[in-house]
Amino acid sequence: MTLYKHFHTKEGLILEVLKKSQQDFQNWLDNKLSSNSKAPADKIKQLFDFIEEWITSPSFLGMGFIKASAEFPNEENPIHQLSSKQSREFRQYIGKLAGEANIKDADGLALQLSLLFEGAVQAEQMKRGSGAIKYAKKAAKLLIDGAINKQVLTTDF
Amino acid sequence: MTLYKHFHTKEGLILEVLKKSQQDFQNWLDNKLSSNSKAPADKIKQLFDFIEEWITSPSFLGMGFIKASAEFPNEENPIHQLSSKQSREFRQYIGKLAGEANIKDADGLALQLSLLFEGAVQAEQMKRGSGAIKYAKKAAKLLIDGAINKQVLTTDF
DNA sequence: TATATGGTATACAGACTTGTCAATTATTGT
DNA sequence: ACAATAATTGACAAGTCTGTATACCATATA
Repeated sequence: MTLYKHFHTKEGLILEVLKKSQQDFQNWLDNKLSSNSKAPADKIKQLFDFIEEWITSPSFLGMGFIKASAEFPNEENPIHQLSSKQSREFRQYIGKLAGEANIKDADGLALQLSLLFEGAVQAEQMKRGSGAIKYAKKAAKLLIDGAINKQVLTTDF
Repeated sequence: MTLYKHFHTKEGLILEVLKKSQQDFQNWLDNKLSSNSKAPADKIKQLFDFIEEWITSPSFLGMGFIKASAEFPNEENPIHQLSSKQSREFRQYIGKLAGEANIKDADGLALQLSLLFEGAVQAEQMKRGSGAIKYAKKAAKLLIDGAINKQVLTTDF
């Protein structure tokens, strides 16, 4: 009854839980990134270190918007739409970091990194302690270095 | 009644559907790879071309084991366990291709490619026509080339 | 202390899920 | 054509899910 008083419907409750947990994650990550490093180019390189910390933490229970979009696969569903929006916003957040690091195809790199991220979360949801994030991190470093080199080359000549 | 006669329980039905669709996918992919190319090093490079063809096909409805593992998150659940096994087997399939292509850390590359793959499928399930697979493909090529160069360097000197 | 506000507990309603049972109807092999 | 086997249908049962209604209890404020 108390739940229904506050959220009215189950869908409303789920939407609020999704919003809250995404805010918490974003705030946590943003805090880590802004307090621990200085140069924009360092931030994007540190991104997967913090993601690893988050995924391997014992309290990790998966990514809200990934679980929700799987449980509500219909694209018309409000929960699915919020999940999709959160996924897009997180990708844009990475894109902003890449842009500040002066990477040429910032959005392209952001999409690739988000694929690694979502893949690693998926792997971890499928098997706790999979270690997939370690390899996602290596791949991310390679992709980031590739994108940075491209940026350096095209601006130097 | 006919369904219950054949599969006894809903869980049994789901397990059979998962097995069948995975077999179909593996057979389709294996056929593509064995008929269209020759050298092992070419096969692994072609992998994401075929995956793109599969994901962008109008009949694509998502990846069974990804959806199932999300819907049955408990690791004790037989459906979850089958999903996990299928994910692992597909990764090993990629690893076999990488091994035949004489890539040094074949399993590591396979894991990275499977992260890109699962991330792209996830993205496509979240938003049909997302185009994520195009960027996954680019990232895959970069990772594969990186792994091949490493193999070349370490065997040449 | 009285009153209002919000939390808790129990019962219930209607729809849906996962099957089961039994009667009827199709299909197949001989 | 006949018998066996399999598929279809509709009724039902037990349990779950989502939500409502109501009565009761705790807390805060005047």
